[in-house]
Amino acid sequence: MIPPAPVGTPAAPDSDRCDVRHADPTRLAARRASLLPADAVVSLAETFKLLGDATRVRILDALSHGELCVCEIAALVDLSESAVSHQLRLLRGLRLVRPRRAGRLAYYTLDDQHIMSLFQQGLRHVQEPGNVESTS
Amino acid sequence: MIPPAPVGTPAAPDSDRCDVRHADPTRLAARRASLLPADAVVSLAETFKLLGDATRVRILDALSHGELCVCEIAALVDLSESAVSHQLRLLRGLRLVRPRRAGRLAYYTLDDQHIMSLFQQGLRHVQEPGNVESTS
DNA sequence: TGAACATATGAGCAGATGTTCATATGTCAT
DNA sequence: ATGACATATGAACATCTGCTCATATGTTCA
Repeated sequence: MIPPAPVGTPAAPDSDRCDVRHADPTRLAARRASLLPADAVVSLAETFKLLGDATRVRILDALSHGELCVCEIAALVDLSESAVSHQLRLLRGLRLVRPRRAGRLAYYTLDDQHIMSLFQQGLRHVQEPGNVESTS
Repeated sequence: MIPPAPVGTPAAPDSDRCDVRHADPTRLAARRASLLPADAVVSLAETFKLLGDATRVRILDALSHGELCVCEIAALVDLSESAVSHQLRLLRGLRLVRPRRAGRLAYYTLDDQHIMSLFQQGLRHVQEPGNVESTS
């Protein structure tokens, strides 16, 4: 994994790199202590990653006004029912949606109200002046 | 792109699919009208996608306590400065961070306070009982 | 000026992601 | 039971992503 030690590097015993030169280590140590724990970071990233796809955003947005069955969602987001089902599986995995079976239909609902707050907050960022593609 | 029209489908004139059968079209039409506009969906997804990576979450988290130069960030997230620089470029692209040059150093700051609200909100979801991997 | 340094960026590559296709499971109507 | 239907899922495949390596740009100091 590790490439053949770069020539001319006389065994630096520090795990860090440039901070030992121009920054004071104490500052970094303090910063390091206030970082989010690793598992929180991973969970957070997993959640955001799931929201980071236009198809899934559309699905969640569609569900925000009430439950829908799979084929209704497929019609609304204009995608195959198979593709939608795959995405719903992912969303189910992180408990963002919840199914309710009614005969052969499966109605899905948002399972967490936080998600809509997240959307609102996200839209607020997007609509911030200057944060859109069409920056003049 | 479109596969050879499925045999036995007698020219359905509807753009939808199964809703014309078991759901009333009016309901779907209403839903369709209340969907987010396409560009909002895309912007939203782009933003969340950027937040959907553990490395970038760590970078933003590190910056949440104040500005840091590239090599300090690299030290904190334990990654090469090149990798960090690449990620910072993406974050800059969506105006999530902003650089300040000081000689040969580049200090980065969070450029949008909404981001931290997004993190808080996201953490609230993650910490929801039952939304963690360690579900008993 | 030239060497060391901090950062930026392009190419390349391994691994992840999202869709389609085929097929499986379970439900309803006949 | 049988066929039509709604959904779920696995495999395959093209695309995207994030890292590393090499290299370019711009700064500081001698």
